[in-house]
Amino acid sequence: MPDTENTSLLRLREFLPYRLSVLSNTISTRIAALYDREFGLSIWQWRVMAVIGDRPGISATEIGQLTAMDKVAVSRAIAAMIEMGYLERKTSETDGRRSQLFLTPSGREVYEMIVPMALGEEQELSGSLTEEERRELDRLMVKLAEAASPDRPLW
Amino acid sequence: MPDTENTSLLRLREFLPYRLSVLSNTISTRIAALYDREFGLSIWQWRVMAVIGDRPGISATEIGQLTAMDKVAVSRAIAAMIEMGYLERKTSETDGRRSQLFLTPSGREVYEMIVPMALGEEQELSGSLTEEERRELDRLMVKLAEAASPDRPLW
DNA sequence: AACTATTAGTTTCATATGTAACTAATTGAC
DNA sequence: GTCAATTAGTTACATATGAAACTAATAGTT
Repeated sequence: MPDTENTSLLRLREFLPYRLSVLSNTISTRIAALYDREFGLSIWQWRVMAVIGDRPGISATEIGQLTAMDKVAVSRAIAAMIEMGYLERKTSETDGRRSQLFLTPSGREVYEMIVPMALGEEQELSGSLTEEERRELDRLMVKLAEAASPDRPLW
Repeated sequence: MPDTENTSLLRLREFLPYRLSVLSNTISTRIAALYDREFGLSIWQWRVMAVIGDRPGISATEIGQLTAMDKVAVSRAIAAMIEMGYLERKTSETDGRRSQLFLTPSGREVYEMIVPMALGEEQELSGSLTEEERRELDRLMVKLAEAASPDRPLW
């Protein structure tokens, strides 16, 4: 399938939003398959677990803010992991609407196993870049994020 | 919500796959809203249209290869745009399974309107980078894409 | 030519996801 | 204290999506 004779103004494969999307989906799909296979967790569930492991007692709303997930997705991920026995929910004593979330021992076990895998995955990925390239990528992504949503800073 | 006291090994917000995903989703959602509002096209439909506008007569399978969409998604996008009167399908004379896809005049009209918008969107985005930064980003994305799927080259 | 394997594309079905409506608790105004 | 407005989180519903089964055509083997 040759494409050298192409003179159109818009070539999808050179189009930044498209390329970012394909790259991100490729990576996410790969990681999702790994977590699902090993632990039966979706990528959303894993993200929620990652945040709770990092900040025990956090609320659902805060998780949503930290992960850029919407509150329905957070709620479902939490419900599923409580069902699986990985999470525990307490109602905040100072605010009865708020829940405080914690890993159960079994949840923490999964968390401790999955963290090195996640880091390994990232290593495989960003290990293909030099230290300087990583810093540069970081910088470029921040610039893009700002250009994409000038209003609310993402990071 | 302070996060300076955080000592965990894995901080989601510094995790490359996660950051790429958030960035890409932010951009895609924004663009999707634009195309939907202006033309009633989903982002998948628009991608299919972009490829057909660029390569009239292309088949559904080839579109899938070029856009990294799966064949079901391609099939549905095509069906919807035929329904809308934007696409036309002929059966290949040399292979009765294969379809050949073309923009109708009305489809081409939309295409001609949407291309500058798409380029404008990209301009807004990658216009936040210098020429050199764009080249660098390009290079880094290619490296990441290779690291993410060493087997089949994406670009 | 007949028979199997492969390919293009569609349909079906089960699951995932987002929007909006909802419940319950809290806050603030009076 | 009471009532409207806000906030946390869940549920319901409608749509999107992906995997697998399916149909139709072609290619390859004998």
